[in-house]
Amino acid sequence: MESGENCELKTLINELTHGMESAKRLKVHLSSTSSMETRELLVQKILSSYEKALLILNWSGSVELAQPVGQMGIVPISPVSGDGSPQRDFLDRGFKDHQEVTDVSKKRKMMPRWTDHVRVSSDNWMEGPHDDGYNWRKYGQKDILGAKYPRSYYRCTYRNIKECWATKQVQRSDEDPSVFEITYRGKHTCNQTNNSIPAPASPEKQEPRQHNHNHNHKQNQPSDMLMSFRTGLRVNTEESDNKEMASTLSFPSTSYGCMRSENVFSPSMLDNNNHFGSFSQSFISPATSESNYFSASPCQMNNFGGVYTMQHSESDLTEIISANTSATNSPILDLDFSLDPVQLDPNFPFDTPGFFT
DNA sequence: TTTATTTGACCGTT
DNA sequence: AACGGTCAAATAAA
Repeated sequence: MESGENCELKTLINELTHGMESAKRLKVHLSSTSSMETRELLVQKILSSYEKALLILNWSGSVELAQPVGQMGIVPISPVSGDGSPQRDFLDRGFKDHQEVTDVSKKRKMMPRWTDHVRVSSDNWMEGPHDDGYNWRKYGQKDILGAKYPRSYYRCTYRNIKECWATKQVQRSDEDPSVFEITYRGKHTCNQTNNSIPAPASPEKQEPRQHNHNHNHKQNQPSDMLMSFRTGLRVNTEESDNKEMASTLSFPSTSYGCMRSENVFSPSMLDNNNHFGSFSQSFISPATSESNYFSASPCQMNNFGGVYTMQHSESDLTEIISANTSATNSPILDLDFSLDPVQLDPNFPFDTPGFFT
């Protein structure tokens, strides 16, 4: 993180450039017969670029937010600090020791959190949104006040085995039932160290299990998944605790998943995604590639890549924030360095189409 | 038999 | 007290 300033500057320029290019493209599209979708995509890109640029500016002044709060739990390597006892035990109800309970909830609070908005194509949505490459186990469902659909809670299947504390919540959108808001919390520590977790192609049956999933079967191979759902994926990382969020990235067509540990896609990072929406293990999809709007700035890669890979995570500092799509919001940044190291492969080739929104 | 899901209860936070 | 998140017993599926 050395040349931080330089990097930031480059990244900033990069973002602004992207924004300008997208704007130009949009201009062309406006006078042509392009689809509304294309236009919207471009608009999204423009907004996203500017949001990021703003975030970067903000970020420069808020790095200190990343204070290392000795967290445990998210660290891939040794989740336990000191005592060596499995955290999961703490969670067990049996342990109601105040101290421990407090620690746990604190820990949870500190977990990085980000949200994806996944839209499933009309013909596939019945099958459920997707498979993000991980195996999840449903542990609860709740009706949420004001929401039409219940929210489902999932945790990593390997939680007990590998002490992987990643969880996610799936909430179907009221307005657009074909959209599922998936909020991820914590990072997967299960696959990184060992590859045994592999690519279990377990059919994910997530959220919409309420609907049939007769065909839901195993189409979980990334490639399939990729194809199976098209769409708009929006990510918006948010930090829950203090600052509010922020940026929403949208991906026109994304593929979810594929982040199985070993899948290494290598390559470049999501440029934009990097700091903000990034983490999503999930959306990094190697597969699709069409056009690539991004070119990640090397800087960032180093920067972030480095960070991630390093266990900055240990400190799960802050979480990320993003600016909301609504143009009005001013992005506040609160970077989270605790992104999943694994997932963020600095080299990830982001060729997801429109990845960068 | 093992593993996953359902679902009401419990608990912490607001 | 209400709400959201998690637990865990009961149940279903593999």
